[in-house]
Amino acid sequence: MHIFNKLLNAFGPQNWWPIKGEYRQRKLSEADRLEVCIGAILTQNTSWKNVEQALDNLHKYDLMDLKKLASIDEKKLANLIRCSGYYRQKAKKLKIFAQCILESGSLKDFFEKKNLRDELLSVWGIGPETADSIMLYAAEKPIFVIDAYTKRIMSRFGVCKSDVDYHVLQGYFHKKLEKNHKLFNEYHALFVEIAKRNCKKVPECQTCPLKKDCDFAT
DNA sequence: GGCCAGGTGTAAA
DNA sequence: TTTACACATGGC
Repeated sequence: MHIFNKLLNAFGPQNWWPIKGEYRQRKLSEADRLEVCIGAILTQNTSWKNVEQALDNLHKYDLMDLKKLASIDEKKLANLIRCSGYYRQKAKKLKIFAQCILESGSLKDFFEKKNLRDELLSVWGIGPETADSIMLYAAEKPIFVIDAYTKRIMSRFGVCKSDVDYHVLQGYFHKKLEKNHKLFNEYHALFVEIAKRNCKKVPECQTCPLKKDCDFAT
């Protein structure tokens, strides 16, 4: 059995971004997509728990809106997202992002651009992981997101070193997997889940084809 | 009190 | 091209 199915059987669907638990039930709205983009920036090197409160604040002050984000005072914005850490930098990033999207018209227009990934990477504050998170979870393009968890897990499986180059590991997934954004979404979430647990507790892991190369059970 | 969390930009070697 | 460092709060 493919390791993806093993993980899926063991942990069940994770229902990650955009809206927990609702992902399969409806098409994403523009507001959903914007929230994903904002979350992707706020969660840079920060636990999701810290980000949730910041997102709540943005909702509370009706700031889940490109024009409002683009025009709000940067210090006010920083204060509202303080709990997500690096708050001065992230306030600046959110404003630059919003202004940049507005130059294209709407999020929808921006997502239709030819070289979307390069466009995203050219925005100050958006690096490979944030760009790919936006591509996969907001624009629903089949791009595999590599993060600290993914690197850790794959290095424990013996596929790569823990400091593997982002695009090298991404290339590995793109080569091995069918290019399907729902699969990439779920797969990445499952990896994070397994990284947070002790692999020994998962019966399926005992027959995992990668087990002999995996020191995760020790 | 120390370490880490769904990274990125900048500067210097 | 690689490495070091700043950015910053909250949870355990």
